[in-house]
Amino acid sequence: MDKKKYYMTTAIAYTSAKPHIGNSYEVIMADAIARFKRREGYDVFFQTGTDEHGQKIEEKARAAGQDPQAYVDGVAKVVRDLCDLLDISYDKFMRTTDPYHKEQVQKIFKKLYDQGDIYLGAYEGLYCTPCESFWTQGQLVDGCCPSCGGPVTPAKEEAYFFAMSKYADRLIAHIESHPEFILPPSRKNEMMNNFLLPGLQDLCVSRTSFTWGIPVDFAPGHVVYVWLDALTNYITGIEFDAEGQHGPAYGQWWPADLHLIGKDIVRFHTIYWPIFLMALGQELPATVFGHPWLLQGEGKMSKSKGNVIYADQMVDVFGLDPVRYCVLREMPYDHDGSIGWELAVERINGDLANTLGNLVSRTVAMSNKYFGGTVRNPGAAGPEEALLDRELEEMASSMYDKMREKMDAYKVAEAMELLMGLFRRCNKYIDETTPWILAKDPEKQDRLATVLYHLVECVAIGANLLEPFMPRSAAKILEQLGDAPREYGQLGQFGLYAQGGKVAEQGEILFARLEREAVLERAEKILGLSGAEAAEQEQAEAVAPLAEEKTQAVEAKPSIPYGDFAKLQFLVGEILECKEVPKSKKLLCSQVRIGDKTKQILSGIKAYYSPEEMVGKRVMVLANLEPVKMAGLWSEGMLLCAEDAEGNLCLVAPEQPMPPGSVIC
RNA sequence: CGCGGGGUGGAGCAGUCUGGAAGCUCAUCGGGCUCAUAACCCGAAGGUCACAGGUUCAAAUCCUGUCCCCGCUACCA
Repeated sequence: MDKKKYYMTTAIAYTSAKPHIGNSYEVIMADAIARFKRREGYDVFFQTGTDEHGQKIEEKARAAGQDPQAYVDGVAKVVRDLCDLLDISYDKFMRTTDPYHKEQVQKIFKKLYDQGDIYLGAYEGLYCTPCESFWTQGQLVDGCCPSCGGPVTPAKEEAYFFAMSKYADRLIAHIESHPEFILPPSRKNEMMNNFLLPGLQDLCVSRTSFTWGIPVDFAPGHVVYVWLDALTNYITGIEFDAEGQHGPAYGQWWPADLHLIGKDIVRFHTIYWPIFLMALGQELPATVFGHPWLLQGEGKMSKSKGNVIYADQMVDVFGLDPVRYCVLREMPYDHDGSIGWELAVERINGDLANTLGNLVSRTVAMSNKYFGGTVRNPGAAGPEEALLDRELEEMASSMYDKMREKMDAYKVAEAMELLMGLFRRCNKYIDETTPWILAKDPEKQDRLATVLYHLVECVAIGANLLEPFMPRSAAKILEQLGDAPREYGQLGQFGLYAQGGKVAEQGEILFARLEREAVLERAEKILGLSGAEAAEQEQAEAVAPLAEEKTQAVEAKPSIPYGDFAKLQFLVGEILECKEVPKSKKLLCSQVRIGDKTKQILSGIKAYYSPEEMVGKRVMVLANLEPVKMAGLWSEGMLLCAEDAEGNLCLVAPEQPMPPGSVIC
């Protein structure tokens, strides 16, 4: 019989930094799904990997004094090692610096260009040479540069664009006729209302501002936009060929059954990616699931200074399976969950040690104590006892179906909760049947054996279902029970545990109870350590903190020559007017007088300053920053702010009110 | 009026589509048990289901309005 195939991917991790626990959540969830599917009998191909191009990486590499390739090699190894540490059962680890991938991306780009989906266009506008800025007609003041009042001339800079609008109708139709295409459903509305229905803009798919990317082979100086590069890993990883000469894997696996991604990149996966595929004449993936974020718990963890937790740190403290459990368990279906040391202790003590670990322990111990480890089922039960037995049997044998329903909907946390319910029920069953009382009555030995058989069998079924979430613990439980893994198709049958089977003589403690204080202390030490590492790298001298203020870890940047500094023009500016930007939550729009000129500057400080209190302030301005457009308005500089670890902002101002235009040097 | 989600006992959540006695896990208190990892089982206390109106025999659930939180978007230069 042919197995049904299941091709699933995670997003590939961006190699600009080590992934934290929130990033690791994605691969753990994917792994649980992959393992569940495999146990169900699917032929699963699970791909993950790293996204290794882009400006940010180029900069990071330079900052680290490394060649970009060497840099991404290093980070990719870290990412992969972390996956391995977490027991992620990926079938392929894909890297976008892979030669085959690069070659195919170039071919794809060329093909799309040849067939007219990608065209050479330009950022077009009116250029003011002294200000080095583009302006649109509407921004001009009396036909002149709104910044300096000088003349402007038409100019353009070439770039490649993808004609998105061509495919928009087809995509809208697909989304509407395939409700499972974007999950959870709330994400679908977001995409439709924000991007598709208002009309899709053409996407700029090449860059000339940096070089660390896949070159557009027919256009020197251009590199392929990172998303076009990154998204195609889902097909190049399985031997897609732009010219149609696919390897066998492509026919076997494509289209993908699931792209598991974070909710922040739903747009790229549900709009650009399907349109790229349409343009390539390929089928679309069945489902894109935008999972919520795992955040770090706040408030209670006042002791910890660091605000980032890495999966490997948690594994150090708790062990692998407990971490997998906590991460999966804390994450609801469509809104963010949180994780923290204290919460993890609660979960591990309550669910893993008390409910599950202790259940296994008492089950094995009783089997040994009363029957020398031998398990048999005489089927002895009075009328009321039989009812009790049947109820338990039904719960265990229907568990797989119930969990499958949840897993098929990607409700992993709920599936695990169902399973914990079975273990809780078993503990209750022990109290209801009181084996220790039966044991004292020689005539009740058959009944006692029957009760223990029910326990062993239920735990065995549960352990099989636990495997996708906690593979190692599940294996240990089965080992203690003396049972072998079963096909999921068999889990509906109660009573497959062999008559006369033997449990292990001594049950190993599966999950030790944790002391809250000890864990917090340990956590503090770990976070302190990583803070110390950061401090070592730090070259800048520490500013003496005021009493009661927290010391912040500072990530040092490499030193720069004076010439670089001299390029920056810092001046004192006076804020003449300030308004809120209506379309924005964070922005204030200020008119800033700098010497004899006035610049319009947008700043993300609405939460900290009212427009009224801004007026009249003399502040530090970075005056020669390239103008950019935000929320429909141009910003021609930057008001410098100090930002603390919590992200609170405060304007930087000269200590005495110096005249606007004064040079800051 | 940019889009979307949320506000339910101390904490975290389900229930809302398909109105009909407010549920789960944890924490607290009381009891039981002793096979087990001071664990397990039972019971209790604790909520005017954000607020205000409306529909209905009946509203956490449907309608209208208000307040607050969060996410996305907007190149937070």
